[in-house]
Amino acid sequence: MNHRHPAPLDRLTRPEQKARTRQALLDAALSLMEQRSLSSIGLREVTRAAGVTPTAFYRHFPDVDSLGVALVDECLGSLRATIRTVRDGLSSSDEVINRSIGILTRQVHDHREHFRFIARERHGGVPAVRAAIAEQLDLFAAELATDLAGDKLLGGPQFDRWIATDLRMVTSLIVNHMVWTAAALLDAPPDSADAEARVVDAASRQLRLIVLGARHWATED
Amino acid sequence: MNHRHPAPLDRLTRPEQKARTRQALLDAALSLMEQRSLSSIGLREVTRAAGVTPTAFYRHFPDVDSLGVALVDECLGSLRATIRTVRDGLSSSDEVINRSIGILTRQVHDHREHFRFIARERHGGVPAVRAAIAEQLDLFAAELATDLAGDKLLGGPQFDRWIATDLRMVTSLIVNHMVWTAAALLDAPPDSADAEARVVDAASRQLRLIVLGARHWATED
DNA sequence: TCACTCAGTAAACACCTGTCCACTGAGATG
DNA sequence: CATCTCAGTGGACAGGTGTTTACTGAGTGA
Repeated sequence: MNHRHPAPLDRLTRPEQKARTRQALLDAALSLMEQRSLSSIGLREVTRAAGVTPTAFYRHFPDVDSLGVALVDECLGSLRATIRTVRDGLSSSDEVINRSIGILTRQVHDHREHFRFIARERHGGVPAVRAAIAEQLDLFAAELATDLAGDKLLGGPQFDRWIATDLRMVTSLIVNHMVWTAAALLDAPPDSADAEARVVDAASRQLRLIVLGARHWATED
Repeated sequence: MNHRHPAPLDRLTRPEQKARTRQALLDAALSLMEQRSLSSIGLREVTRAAGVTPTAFYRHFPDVDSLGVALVDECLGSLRATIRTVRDGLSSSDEVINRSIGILTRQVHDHREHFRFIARERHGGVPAVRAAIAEQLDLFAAELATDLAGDKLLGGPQFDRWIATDLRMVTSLIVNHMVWTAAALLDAPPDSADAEARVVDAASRQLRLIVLGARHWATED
């Protein structure tokens, strides 16, 4: 037996409880941001939606902007992990493109609020949040670049012979296209499956066009 | 001679004066939005920066959101006119791509606040503003499509033989790339010409890759 | 068991917000 | 000239804001 207090049954341990209300604050802010932007939501508003006192907020974040930075980590950090695991399971084929868009669509459906937040605050009014998002997206582009150089994907273009700047050029284009596609999916009315299908179709064609351009890139210059 | 009052010399006519303060409100809001987002700036804040009474605001707009919609028209409406005149003066050549990026860079320098506003509010917290921006960007894509189909530009791809949906697919990609490039230029520090040069270089390559993909598009499918 | 830590509470603070109201006075009209 | 219009004024209203200060009381460790 452990001489510490045994695992609590219905009562929560202290760091557990703290993490719980912290998460409640994050969730509350995220749901408030479905309609409005981060810099317009107030500290009191968040705490009210989370069911705690305004002053309790300061136990977790110094201000709302810092909460925003934490939200970026939650949203894009988890997404990055997901993508990494998914990408490892993919075979190299031309269908990777359609599959990628499909996976993105599914992710947007499952984590609608997360993507809304990223799209909204990417160029939003809070510098710290903008910087955090830019940093994460840069990581996306960098990881995609190493994957492409390792010929894990897309088979067609010989990315391993590309110079680094060109590789980053195309991966950042792809990442930006991903973000834009997510935003387009969010703008499409959720009730109309037809509108969403058109967005998905257009996005697939665009991504295919990009890859097609990459396939013929080496022959130029 | 006109029996109406003659043209006022130093005194302003009434609709002139009204248009003047309206413009002051628009400018004030725009300059406030360099640091913050539309939904976070207050009515009083705008009027204070414009040098008028809070209640005077209602003579021009019912609320701040409506002012935002008017701002969209001011920003993208004028830009659309500018682009149209510029595009007519361009010869069809491969240098059109670099020239386009150059023109965009210049426009961003000259109307920094306008582009910031568009990038910030494109997916921002005000639905009416989002809709207005989406509408304008759609017009951009449509006009670019007709220009490409009329083989005014880019010479290479035979856009006149493309089906409409594929044409819009590629023009919307280009327009989105344009917006993203503008945002990247704004994020780059204004004092470092080197950082800006890198953004411009990457954007040019990306646009070239897109056109390259379009050039080989017809051979597929 | 007992003292301690610290997440969350409660009240009060000065300040800012959007909107209503009656009012003024310069430009327009006949 | 007298009259009307209406952009902009100034004050007041109720209500919300971020932050401070002193406090409570459940989880914790020796």
